[in-house]
Amino acid sequence: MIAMNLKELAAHLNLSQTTVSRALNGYPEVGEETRRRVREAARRFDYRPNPNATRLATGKSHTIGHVIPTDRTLMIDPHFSEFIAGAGEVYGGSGFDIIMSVAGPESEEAIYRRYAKSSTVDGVVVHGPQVNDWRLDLLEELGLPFIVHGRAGERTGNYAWLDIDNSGAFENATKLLADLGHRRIALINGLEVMTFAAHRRQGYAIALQSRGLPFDPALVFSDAMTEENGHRRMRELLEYAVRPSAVICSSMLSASGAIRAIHESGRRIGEDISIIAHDDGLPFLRAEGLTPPLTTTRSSIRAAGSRMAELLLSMIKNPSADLPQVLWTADLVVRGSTGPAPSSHA
Amino acid sequence: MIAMNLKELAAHLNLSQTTVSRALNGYPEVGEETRRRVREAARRFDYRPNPNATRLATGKSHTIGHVIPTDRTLMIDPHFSEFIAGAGEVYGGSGFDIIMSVAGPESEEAIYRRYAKSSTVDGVVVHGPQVNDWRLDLLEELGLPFIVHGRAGERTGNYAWLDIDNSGAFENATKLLADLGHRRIALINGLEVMTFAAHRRQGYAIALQSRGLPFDPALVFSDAMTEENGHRRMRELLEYAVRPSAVICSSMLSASGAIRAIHESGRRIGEDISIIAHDDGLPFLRAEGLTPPLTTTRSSIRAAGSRMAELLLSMIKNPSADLPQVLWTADLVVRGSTGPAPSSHA
DNA sequence: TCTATTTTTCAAAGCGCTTTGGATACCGCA
DNA sequence: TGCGGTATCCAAAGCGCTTTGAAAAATAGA
Repeated sequence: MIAMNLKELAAHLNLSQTTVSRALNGYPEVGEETRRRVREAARRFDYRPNPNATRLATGKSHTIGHVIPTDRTLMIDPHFSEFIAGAGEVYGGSGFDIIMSVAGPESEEAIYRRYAKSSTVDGVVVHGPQVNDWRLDLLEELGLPFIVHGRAGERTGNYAWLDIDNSGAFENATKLLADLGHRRIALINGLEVMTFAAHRRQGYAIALQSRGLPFDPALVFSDAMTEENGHRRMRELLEYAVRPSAVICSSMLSASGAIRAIHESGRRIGEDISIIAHDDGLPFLRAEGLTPPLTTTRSSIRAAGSRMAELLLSMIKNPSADLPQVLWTADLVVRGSTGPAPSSHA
Repeated sequence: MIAMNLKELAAHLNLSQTTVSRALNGYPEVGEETRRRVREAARRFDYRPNPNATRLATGKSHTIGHVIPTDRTLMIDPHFSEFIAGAGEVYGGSGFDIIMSVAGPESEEAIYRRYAKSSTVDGVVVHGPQVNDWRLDLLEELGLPFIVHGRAGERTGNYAWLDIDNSGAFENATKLLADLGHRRIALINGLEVMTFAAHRRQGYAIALQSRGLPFDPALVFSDAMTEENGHRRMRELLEYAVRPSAVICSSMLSASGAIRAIHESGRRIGEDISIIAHDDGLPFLRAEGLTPPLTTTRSSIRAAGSRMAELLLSMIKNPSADLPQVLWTADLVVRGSTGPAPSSHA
């Protein structure tokens, strides 16, 4: 089953390659009847243009690049595949491919330069932006369309991004706890070089202030979001002379560890200790599946992947349009893991 | 910073494109001095051949395809990105790209056919093989080099694969427990349409038989490997009139849920209930990080990714060589979560 | 009826690389 | 001196597609 090419198809139809190509690509300068015939034949012979030839001729690669920083991979890891699953569906539907490069052997910067220079990709998605992220400047310099999943910190420039309102989400979560009477609320955050984590801390601080609660650095941790770190930090918190009665975790992973620590200490969730986690919608660790089900700030990372793919594709299609800047609010879903603060003499 | 192409580079050097191309690609028919000059100039101008042109001219894409079946994605999900992280490093080092297609809009079969027809990829990695997997036949028919992560069930054909000895691993795990005096050992397995899960069940059954223990279907579950399922199944087990005193989980995810259920029931791990999990080395959920640290059958999925990438690349380079068939044994790492069976009147 | 338009179609020139089939120059050796 | 070899290098033909610039055909305007 060797592939048929344009030339052969054109020969079969007694038409020129030009006409066939145009008919297939929807150009206006071709007769209706002819177009029909061409389409029909293409279908019958299952003709598909050789993408490499198309790429060479057009300079468009029909490919989106994703660079996985290998050092930070641990962080974005499980979230990353969820994101791709969402984005991938959109790309696939538009005939785009995803190419994935793992930084490490080749440096992240080198990869972007290669992308740009050899038009390997039409655009890239930037994952895990940090507060001060050089990648955005680089990509801008290279003229490569890009969209950031999240936001860079201070950056003033105009760039495309989709982010969730991390600050608002954690502000709401903190307020919920404060309003339940909790006075010592801990935050088991992700690494605060990442903007999302920095924003969450901000929201947390804002809420504390608005409720007249002190910001106690001893109650705030910033680590990679793993089960183990969640467990370790929760354990530390439980050993404090004056224990927090509530904790907010930046991910279901660290929450899972925190829950384990709470169990081990013989305390009950939602009664002795309240807990809220941010839920990205990881399918293998569902907040609803816990007992009690977890109160969460929720936003589907998969949906973000889909939406960002759409946005990037339209940026590529229409380069002169305004750069999209999308902020999603995260839902605060109250479930059983949050309850009134135990009486203070507990 | 527009890319310099072969023609320009050749002009600069007062050489023909032929010679420059050959010099760069290491062909013998070019003088040493000339080659040096060419290399030097290429470096100076940071020349990089346009991959699309190369692809078109050679028909080789320098790309490996990975198809993510969207329906099964939940399963391979967190493991998948680990795998890619490992494979990606190898690909990157050899100048190969990874392209990823999410099945869904386009069917899985259609994607493979497209891959083959338009030489989009030089080879593919098949993930999550099922006992009876049509993909292998398809790929063989299409003549696309492929390597399977795992094995198909009954398939007699000769194909490339890398798998771990799932049967042996679970046999060892079960024997360990039996030898500690456990008589009722449960298995919280993955979906047994997947070969890895079927093999694990086999190993479990073999061990039971060798130790003269009955195979009780009520002690064996087969579900997607999520935290929630692990929790649910463990809970069920704990409600049995005659409870199992030990359980083996097919993944750290389900183990995590099982542990939660054990905690909730007020039992102690390694004393009241022993637990062993299979550990793929997911960085966000480490067996060593639990308390007590988990006894596991361990094999790094990331290492598998790297090795399989190497194998596939060499298959592509040397298509006539024998197809690699690699079986890794999983380590049985004994830690604190396994202990002697509690006295039977417990 | 004949010219001016508009439609429809085509031949040919790239896109940037590899590769085939010669040239050309250089060497040793008879 | 002349000839077969060998070491270097090159012009040109693809790879399969898009796109430009024109021609041919069909339609309209007068």
